[in-house]
Amino acid sequence: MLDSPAGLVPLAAEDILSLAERAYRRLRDAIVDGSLPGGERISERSLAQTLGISAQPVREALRRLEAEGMVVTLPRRGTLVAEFGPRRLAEMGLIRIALEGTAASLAARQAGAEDIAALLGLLRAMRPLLQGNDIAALAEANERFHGRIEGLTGNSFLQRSLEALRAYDHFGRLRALRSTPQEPRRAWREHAAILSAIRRRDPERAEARMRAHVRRSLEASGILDAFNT
Amino acid sequence: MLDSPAGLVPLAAEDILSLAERAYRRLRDAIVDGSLPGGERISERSLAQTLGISAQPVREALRRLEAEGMVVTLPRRGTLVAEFGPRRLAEMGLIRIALEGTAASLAARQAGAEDIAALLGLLRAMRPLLQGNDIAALAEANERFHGRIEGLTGNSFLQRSLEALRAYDHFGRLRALRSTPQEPRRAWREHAAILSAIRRRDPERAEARMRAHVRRSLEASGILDAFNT
DNA sequence: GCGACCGGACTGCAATAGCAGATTGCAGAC
DNA sequence: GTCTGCAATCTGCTATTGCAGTCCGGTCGC
Repeated sequence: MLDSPAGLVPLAAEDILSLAERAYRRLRDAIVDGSLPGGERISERSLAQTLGISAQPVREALRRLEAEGMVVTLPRRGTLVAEFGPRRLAEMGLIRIALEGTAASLAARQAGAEDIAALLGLLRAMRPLLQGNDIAALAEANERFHGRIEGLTGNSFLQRSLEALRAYDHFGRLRALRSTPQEPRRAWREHAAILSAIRRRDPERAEARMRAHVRRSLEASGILDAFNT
Repeated sequence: MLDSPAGLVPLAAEDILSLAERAYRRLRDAIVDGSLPGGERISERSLAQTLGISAQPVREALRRLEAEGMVVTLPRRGTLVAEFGPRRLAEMGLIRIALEGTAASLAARQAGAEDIAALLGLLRAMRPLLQGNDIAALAEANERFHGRIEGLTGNSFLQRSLEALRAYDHFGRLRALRSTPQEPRRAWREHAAILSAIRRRDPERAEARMRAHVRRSLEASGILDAFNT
């Protein structure tokens, strides 16, 4: 075997995304940020044309979006962007509370020492951000922390579901962090508490704390108002 | 409008399922019952041939199964049936506990009077089954009850996810009902308790009771043993 | 004028063909 | 015997074409 030249690292498979995957992300983002408003009719063919690809990957992306509730297609008639009002967003929020809780529980059950070290590192890295007010950086660090926890469950179904759910309140989260100046610190403390439960291998506590954290965060951004909780 | 001859009922949209949908169910069932064992390599082409359809719907079915964690595909290399040992089944069980709980919570929030009446009807219909020991009928009534609750959340994401999860422990549930003679009565009482919470529009209680019910049911069938709960 | 009808222009769905990575095995060089 | 490189043959992925429902607008019969 060749001894590999320094600085040459194996290619990540994530660099090359399929057209279907890229179409999916593009569409999801467009729906989330409102450039594809609810009720908008979209056809596989025309979409394919505007994206410069064939209809098949577009179709694949649409089916996936349909499974995630962002699009609804009436057979042989057309597919349109789903309308999700505050009610729908609140529903998705409740689902996210539940799934993030389960993720935390699983993480507490099967986290290795190095996983916990990595989480600690992420938590520490968030600390300096509390001083400034770079909301975008905070949000990203936030998502990285949650994403890491979900990742170490090793459950692809859970990960995929949560990724889809996150799209729903991506903007709500920014709002939450901005809403009150003490929100970032509060979130940080809650993250620390969750991590300590994971560290102690305490699934029940980790789940409860995660649920409380996500719920409170959603409430802070007003997403759960539709259920006047 | 023509007055329709007696016994002639409008066609249900479910009669005409797309090939992709049929392929999906076929494959899912085959995986669940073990005729497609874990690790088995499956190729779009050969599968299409054996099913007598083209590769496109097969591919669609596979992508969906992948999203549900029953299949894993390595890009440009192949796709194979996922191995899910007891651990994986237990994980899915935990997720199901969470989602069924959320479904019950949502149901309690937005159930109409007629929905509750329908649930009461289902519950009453299950009662005589407690006398006999037709396990299959009991299981079906069981699923109908749960399915109705999920249905009246009106959340397609939730419904679809739960349908996928149910496939995982379909057989485990039969085992649970058979395991102990008192299990069906116990399940019935728990169902009644859940329904009463929904009826009183008490989301928290409905969620808690549903979670406890599903958890206990999963424990009875040994699915959660992998986490020595 | 009014309603049934019919043809074109959509739609999602499926079939077919071909592309480019990935694997395997064999032939040849050393 | 071991390694290298090529080629056949897999794979998933994408493009193209065509099919069959569905909708819509004009037209014909009354």
